[in-house]
Amino acid sequence: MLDMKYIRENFEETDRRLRTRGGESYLAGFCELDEKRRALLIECETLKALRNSVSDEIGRTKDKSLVQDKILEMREVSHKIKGLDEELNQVDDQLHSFMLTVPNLPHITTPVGTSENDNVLVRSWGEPQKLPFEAKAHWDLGEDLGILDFERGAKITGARFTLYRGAGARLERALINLMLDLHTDQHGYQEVLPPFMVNRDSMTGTGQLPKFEEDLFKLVDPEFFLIPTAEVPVTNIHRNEILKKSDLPISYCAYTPCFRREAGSYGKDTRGLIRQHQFNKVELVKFVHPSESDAALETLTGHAEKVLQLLELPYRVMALCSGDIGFSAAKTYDIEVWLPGQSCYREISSCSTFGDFQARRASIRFREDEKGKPEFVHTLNGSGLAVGRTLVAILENYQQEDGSVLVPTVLQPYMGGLELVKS
RNA sequence: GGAGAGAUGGCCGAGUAGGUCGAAGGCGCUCGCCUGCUAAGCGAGUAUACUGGGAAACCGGUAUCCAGGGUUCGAAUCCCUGUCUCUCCGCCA
Repeated sequence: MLDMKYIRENFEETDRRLRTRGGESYLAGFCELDEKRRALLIECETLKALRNSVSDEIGRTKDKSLVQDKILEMREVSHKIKGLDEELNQVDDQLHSFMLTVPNLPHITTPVGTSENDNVLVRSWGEPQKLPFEAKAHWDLGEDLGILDFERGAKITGARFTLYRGAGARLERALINLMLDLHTDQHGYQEVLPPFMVNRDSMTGTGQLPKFEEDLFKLVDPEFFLIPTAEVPVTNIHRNEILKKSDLPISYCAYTPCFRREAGSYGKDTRGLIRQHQFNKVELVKFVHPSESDAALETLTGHAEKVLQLLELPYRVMALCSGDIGFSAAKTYDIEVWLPGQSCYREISSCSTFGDFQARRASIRFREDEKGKPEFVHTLNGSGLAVGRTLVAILENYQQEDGSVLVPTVLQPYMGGLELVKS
């Protein structure tokens, strides 16, 4: 959520920066609603002040017969207050709902642009290798090796669900462990294992709700949502808390499955593991002092990159443009891994800073000093990495001409010493 | 699933025949004093949000004693609903 006071005082600038997300004005009607609310508030609170002082006087008067007229008068006032309160609540709700649908302001360093074509290459690592034979896509490799069973996944549940078997299942688990070990042992994150279902408040806190409910899997009774990313439960760990300055920065990493409806992506990536309704991810989440967030995005992105470097998978880092960043994000780096089977780079991690946008929604604050006013922290997160897509990258990059797949050296200890996956 | 108990400020914990309660007391914390050091002691302060005025320091108003509704001139206190927590029984990994 954006700071309403800031919008009020910097309307033109805010509106202009928001428009870089894609044309439309996100603030139409804000000023009217805001002014209406404050006018009602003043009227209502003035009456309440009157009622409070007169009621106080009534309370102090022992002989109630002396204040009968005041009681009657206050009965009127209370009636009026009730009406105003209702009206005020309505306007408040309207304004609040409105604010929840306004996206974050793009960071000043976020490139302005309208689509992914305007994303900016930041750096690349490793050489996209040319295999000396015709590269297979991972879905063929996986099926031929008997480690990915798409048909049975579909039978058990439906499209975009996959059954992993044998070395495939173990490879997924090995990757999860490698990532968690790296981030906890080398990068200073605390591992957490959060609930995989969350309530509406948590989803609202990080920005998935109210605008993107159709992207989520939902349980009806009780109303819970399956998490689309560990970002949601982990960021909400500190919802409605005031942290100590000395607590910051807080760094968590978490393995969770992620559940996404993928509504609107019919026909896209229908083969293989790229776009699943359920996939595994190791997520990095940081809560930092506002002055640290820009630097923290760089280091967090570096932590995600490190996984690919250890696995020796070529990748590039893209700065997303204003038209391509997510609703809650101020700035995002996508890490894209090279997939020889499809001769393209595919997103394997998305690292974002949210500034105080999520912190304001979820009320996550800290004090600069003991007596200071609470201020909002800045939140960041990034995939470190999407596990299924990492497995895809390994299959495609480490494939041999005979269809077997080498196990990256760093993963071998996690695979019981296995060096080659073959059928 | 059955039975019962509870939810008050950073924490503990008073407060239920409605008014002087934003809320006693204690702990913790901050500042000052005092004190060979430490400890103890003394004094002051110590919630949040919104909002009005002000350049600011600051001053004022409103709301908040789990949440939402109701009764009343007036609710932490009374009534209704919901949520959560705890204990016991049953069931279960």
